[in-house]
Amino acid sequence: MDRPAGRRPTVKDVAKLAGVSQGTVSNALSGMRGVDPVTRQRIDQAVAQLGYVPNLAARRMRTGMTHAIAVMTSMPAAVSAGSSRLGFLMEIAASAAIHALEHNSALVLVPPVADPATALRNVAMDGAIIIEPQRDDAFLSLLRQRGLPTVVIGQPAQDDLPWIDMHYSETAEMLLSHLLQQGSRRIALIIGASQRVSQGITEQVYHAQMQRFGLAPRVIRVPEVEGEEGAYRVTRALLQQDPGLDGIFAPVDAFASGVMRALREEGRAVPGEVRVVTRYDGLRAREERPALTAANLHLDQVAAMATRVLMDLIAGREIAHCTKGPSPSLVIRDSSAAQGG
Amino acid sequence: MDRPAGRRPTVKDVAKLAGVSQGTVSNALSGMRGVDPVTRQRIDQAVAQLGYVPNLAARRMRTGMTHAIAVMTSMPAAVSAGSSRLGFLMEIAASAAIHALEHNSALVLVPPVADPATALRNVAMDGAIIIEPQRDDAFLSLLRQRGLPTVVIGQPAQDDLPWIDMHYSETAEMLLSHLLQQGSRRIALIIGASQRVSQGITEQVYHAQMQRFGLAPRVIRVPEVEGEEGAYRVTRALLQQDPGLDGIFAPVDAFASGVMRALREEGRAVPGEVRVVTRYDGLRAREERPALTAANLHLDQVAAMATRVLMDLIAGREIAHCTKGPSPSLVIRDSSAAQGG
DNA sequence: CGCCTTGAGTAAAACGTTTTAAAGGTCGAG
DNA sequence: CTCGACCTTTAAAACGTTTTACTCAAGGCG
Repeated sequence: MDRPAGRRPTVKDVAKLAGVSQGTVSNALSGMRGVDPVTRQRIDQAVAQLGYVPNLAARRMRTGMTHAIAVMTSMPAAVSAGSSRLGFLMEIAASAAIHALEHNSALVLVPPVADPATALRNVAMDGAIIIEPQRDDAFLSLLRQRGLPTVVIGQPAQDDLPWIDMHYSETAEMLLSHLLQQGSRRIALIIGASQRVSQGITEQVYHAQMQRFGLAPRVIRVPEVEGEEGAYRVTRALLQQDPGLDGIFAPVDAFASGVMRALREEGRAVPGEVRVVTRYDGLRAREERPALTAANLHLDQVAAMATRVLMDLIAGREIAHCTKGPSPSLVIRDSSAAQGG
Repeated sequence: MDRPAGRRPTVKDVAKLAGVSQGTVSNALSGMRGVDPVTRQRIDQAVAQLGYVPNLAARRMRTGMTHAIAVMTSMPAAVSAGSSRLGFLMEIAASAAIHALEHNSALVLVPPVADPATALRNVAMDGAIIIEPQRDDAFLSLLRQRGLPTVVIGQPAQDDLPWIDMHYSETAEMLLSHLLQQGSRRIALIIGASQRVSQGITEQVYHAQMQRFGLAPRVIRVPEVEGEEGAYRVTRALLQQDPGLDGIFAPVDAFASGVMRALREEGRAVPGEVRVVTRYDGLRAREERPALTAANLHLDQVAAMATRVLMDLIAGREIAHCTKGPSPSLVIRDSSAAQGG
């Protein structure tokens, strides 16, 4: 592994040492064209001797393939980020990283930032996984503009992009049914104000359920950027306005944290007086006291599916327009137990 | 934004439309050399009209800069990965992604995999952040071999690499002092069997503390690959062998989970009979019942520092060989309260 | 006026691969 | 023996940037 002083060895060096042309070296290393076994061996030896490592940038430029995919979300930092509470994105990223690697691709992490345009400016990728985009999502329109293969986790608003179905309505039904079954009758829905498909569907399911049981619906919208604090404020107001409230469905986990704080400060027992459920079973749900009942969304499996579909898309293989993700499962915790406790 | 049918517009197209040479376009866009304001405007207009986006691969090949950094760890999956429990790596990755972006770089996530060599084969980067490498770390030697700038989070075993001090001994002292203060006198240390600096230091601190208080040390090593299960097994054996045990320090959180399960199955009350503390305050620590006392390691700040140092290193700026990270803070939870409950 | 400096621009080289077009050789069928 | 088919190999082109070396014009200064 003696390299020629300073410069990294290139294909040309290998070719010279092995006594063949550059093209043959290329074919021996990564090409599919046949190379005589004895020639190949000579090349392998030269590679080993020089410690040759292909220059990825050059290879990528020539082939047009980046061998990287990105994961991104436009969910504002107030609900998705903040040191240790950005579980959703990271759970998906972790799983996607592992599966991308199996397809010889790297995973680059695009954090939720104020300016998506400059964020994507320096990121090279063959395709992207975008998590729960909103209507007119900035990331999404950039991806579309660049013509990059994209897979949506959740459900696309209007686009015809391939997507992984996360079973929004099934999830909402499951959580609401649980509240009802535990005895809640005056149930409020505290939901984000942005135009996300998940929210529209959740709201729809909520109204249907309320109607079916002859209950009065109570929907409160909180701008996502206000995060926990916003939910805290509206919940305090809500409790004073409607003291008989006995159930809260706060799908956004950051909102659920705010809800719990409001309940504590208003002196309401959970689950004794008010039962609370949220959607994503992450750090926030588990750390609350009492811990929150939530849905296990099986994000690792969802991410694995998304990665596979994206790889198929990039490779030009046939793909299903919609892939059914795993069904969510209910994780019952203390925040919704029938009797206090 | 009318592109010339199929092909993505290049610098050449922009140059032709603006009536200048390629070099001038390059200078106008990213170069530092002066360009006449009126020419620049013509170029900007051409860029907008064509919807020109620079080909990153070509730029990277020419400049040799990848504008990407990687985060990796060789911690085996049994303790670091597994759907939602790979907090440590992901907390660092999330923070690093945000800070990397501020330096116009992407963050690529290299998950812990069986074969580091092929993992790194397809990842292009300007430098890497490596988390708590062990002696003869496979990732580390690959990075070294490629001559890539590297920053260590934790403490390097023998290398002269720049590193972020995570205050191993301070952390161990803090947690052990807490156990002692809460009344524990027969304290066991359950630690990984691998050659990690953190483990060596923790063990050292443990022995010193035990000696200072005239207590008998009890160190049990568990191979990291055995994860929770391994810790479970040794703890059950330990409890039968030494029924008077009243404290367990299990720095690896996966081990702590196993410890807790063993205590439950042996019918020991926590914290009544046995107090338990772990190091990393992640999902596992908070999800346990009772929740585990742990240390807040301020990983977001650690990652921010590591990213900054790495960027300095890549840019060839002067860097400190060792950067002090934030001091850990004790997070007291039910697993170590003086009286039960 | 002559000379040097500066600023703006250009044509061409360079980066390190993969791919293309062509060439040489071997082999089997006719 | 000839022709075509096939396999291996090669020289050169191509990918899209940035950088280099150079030209040209304008302006300052002796």
